[in-house]
Amino acid sequence: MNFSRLILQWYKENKRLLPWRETNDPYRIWLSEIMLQQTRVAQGIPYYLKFVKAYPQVQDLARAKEEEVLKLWQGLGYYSRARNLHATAKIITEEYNGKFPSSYKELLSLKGVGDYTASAIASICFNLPKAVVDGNVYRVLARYYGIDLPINSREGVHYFKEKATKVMDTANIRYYNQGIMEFGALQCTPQNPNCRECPLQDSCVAFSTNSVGSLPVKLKKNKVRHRFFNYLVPIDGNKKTMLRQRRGKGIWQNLYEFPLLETGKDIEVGDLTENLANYEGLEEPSEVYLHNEDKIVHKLSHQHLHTRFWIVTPSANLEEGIPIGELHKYPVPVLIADFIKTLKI
DNA sequence: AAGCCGGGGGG
DNA sequence: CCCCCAGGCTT
Repeated sequence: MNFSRLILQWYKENKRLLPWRETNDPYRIWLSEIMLQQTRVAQGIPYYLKFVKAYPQVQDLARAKEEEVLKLWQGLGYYSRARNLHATAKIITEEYNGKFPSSYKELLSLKGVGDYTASAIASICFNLPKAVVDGNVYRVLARYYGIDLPINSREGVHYFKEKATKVMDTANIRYYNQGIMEFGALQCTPQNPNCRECPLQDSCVAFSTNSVGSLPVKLKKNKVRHRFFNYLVPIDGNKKTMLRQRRGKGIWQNLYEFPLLETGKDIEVGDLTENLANYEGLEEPSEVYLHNEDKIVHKLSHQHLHTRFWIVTPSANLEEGIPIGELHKYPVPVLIADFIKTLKI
């Protein structure tokens, strides 16, 4: 049996029952594909269910406020996905009359939809012969065909896409694409792949050359940037506090946080009070104290955020304070959400 | 071509 | 501690 036949056969016997496998509705497939970008299936499932319930149709998502969408997305990370999701829902509703386009090219033009996602929707929903190439596919092809081109080099990306297109089963593309990804996720895993019981073992180059552990090849790793965050948490006499929305570039765009003083290194309380003049309403606080003696190090894939939360008692009650009990309504990064949990009302 | 963008799970 | 996850956008 050839490669695609083996994949299809394996998929038929081993596929998981997942919520988005009960439909070919482009809206739901699109929703699942955006959520699963750089995200494990297990982590995405509860979010998918939440979104389908809150927004059964693309028009429902288009009508929502971005803040509401971000709130539902909270904790899933890569928040540009949520912002693009919302923007695309509006485009589909207003310019495509609520109906997803059925061509690869039109799908690719949508915000947040790249080659992988356009191929996935085109093949799963419209049965178009477009090969998906995600992290699973890179790994499976690299091992099975013994390809040592770096998967994140220009040549590698091009070569793997061509190879994937060459070996795909166009007649069963819908199941073949899902099959090769499922095979990578469950059988041909990054660590400890189950080669002993693998139906592709006989024809797998990496297995026969004992190079499963060294494939796929990936170029370098990114360096971690260290940042020092000091959050100023006002709590006035009415138990009200203050949030700000992050704007511009960088992490957590459009999410909320407490007023932030970012510094080049850890600071003392004296350094902090010197800066309070720049924060409206916090100029002459009656008290400032450190909430967490032990610094919190919040780890992102490319940044470590060394974080301290300072409780600031303003000299006057806040003009437009937010009751602490209402903080849960705002979309915030996990770092902030975890802190809010520790606040006693 | 390289950097940036989250959070979580597993070894 | 490391790696990787149903990638895409920006520079």
